[in-house]
Amino acid sequence: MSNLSASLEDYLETIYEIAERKGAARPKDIADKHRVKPASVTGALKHLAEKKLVNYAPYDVVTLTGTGKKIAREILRKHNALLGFFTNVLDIPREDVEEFACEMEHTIPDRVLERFVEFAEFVDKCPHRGAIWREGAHGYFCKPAGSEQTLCKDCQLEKQ
Amino acid sequence: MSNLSASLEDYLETIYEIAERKGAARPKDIADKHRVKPASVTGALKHLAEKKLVNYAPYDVVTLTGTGKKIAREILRKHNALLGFFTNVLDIPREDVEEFACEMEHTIPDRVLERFVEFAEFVDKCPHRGAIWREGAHGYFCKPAGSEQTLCKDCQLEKQ
DNA sequence: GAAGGAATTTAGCTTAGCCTAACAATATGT
DNA sequence: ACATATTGTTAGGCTAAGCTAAATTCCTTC
Repeated sequence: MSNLSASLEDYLETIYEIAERKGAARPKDIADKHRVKPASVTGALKHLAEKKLVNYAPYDVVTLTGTGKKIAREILRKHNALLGFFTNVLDIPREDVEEFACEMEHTIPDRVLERFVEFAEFVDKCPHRGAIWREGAHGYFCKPAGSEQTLCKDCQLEKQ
Repeated sequence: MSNLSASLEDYLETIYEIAERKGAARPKDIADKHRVKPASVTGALKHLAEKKLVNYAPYDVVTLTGTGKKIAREILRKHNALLGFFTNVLDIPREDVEEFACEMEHTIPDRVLERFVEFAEFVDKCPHRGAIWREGAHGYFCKPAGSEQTLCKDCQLEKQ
C-alpha cells in the first residue's frame, strides 16, 4: 500500500476528476478545487510524484500514473458510495454531506462501506421503503409512506 | 464555541471517561488511553487549561470544568450514537468500528447524526427488522429473517 | 520577438501534534 | 525515613500541511 495521508488522497481524487474532464490537470485548478494556495499544490505534487502516483514535471500539466488512477478510483468509489447513502438512504441534501463524505472516505472501514452500499442498493430497488425518509416525520425506515403506523406490518403482526 | 481540534476533543472525551470512573484522571492514564506518550499529554492539558476546559496544575490530577464536561458529554453522545448505529443497525462488531467512530464524532453533521439515532431507535423497537442484518446473506434491510425474498412484502405487492 | 500578465515554483515561515531524552516531583516498600 | 521506582514536566526536535513573498517560466498579444 501507498499509505497516503487523507490530504494526499484528496489531491489524487481532485486530479483524477479534473483529468477526466480536461485530459490533464493544472496546478491552478487543483489549488482552486482543493481550496489551497498554488504553492501548496507544488509540494503535494512532488510528494505524489515521489510515490509514482502522478506524472509531474515543473511547469507541465499533471496526469495520474496507472497506480495513481487505481487509487483515485478507489477513493472516488468510496466517496460516491457515501454520498449515495447520505442522499438516497438518509435523504440529506448533497451539499450538507459532501464535505463530510470527503473526510470519511479516507478512513471508513470496508465493512461499513459495504453495508452502506447494500443499503443504498436496497433503497434503490425498493422505492416504497426508500420513500419513507422523504415523507415520514420521524423517518422510520419501515413506516409505509403516507400511513400512520410506526412499525412495519411484519413487526405489528409479531406483536399481536 | 471552543473550536477544538479533533485531537483535543478526544482528550476531553478520554478525561471525562476516566474521571467518571475514578473521580479524576492522571496524565499516565490519559496517555495510555490516547495511545500517546505522557509528554504529549502535558501539552494538550496546558492547551485545554488555557481554554478553561480542564482544571490543571502540574503534578496534580486532572478534572474537567463545567464547560469541559458539557463538551465532553456532547462528544460522547455522538460517539455512542455512532457506535449504536454501527453495531445495532449495521451489525458490525464494536472493535471494528470503535476507531472509526472516534474519527467521525468530531465532524459528523447534525443531520446525519440525527438520522443515525432515529435508525438505531427504530431497529431497537422493531426487532424483526433489526434481526435481518444478523441473518441475511446480503443484509437487505427489509428481507424478513429466514425468508428467501429480497424485497419486503409491501414492495413485492407494488410490483404486481 | 519583446513586453506584460498569468501561472508556477522556490524559499522560508508557522502551527499542531507528536516524539525522545533529561530532569523533577511524588509514591512506595522496607 | 529514605532509597528506589513511577510518574510528570521541560526542552528541543521532527513532520505534515499549510501560508506569504519573491523569483521564474510560460503564454499572449502587439
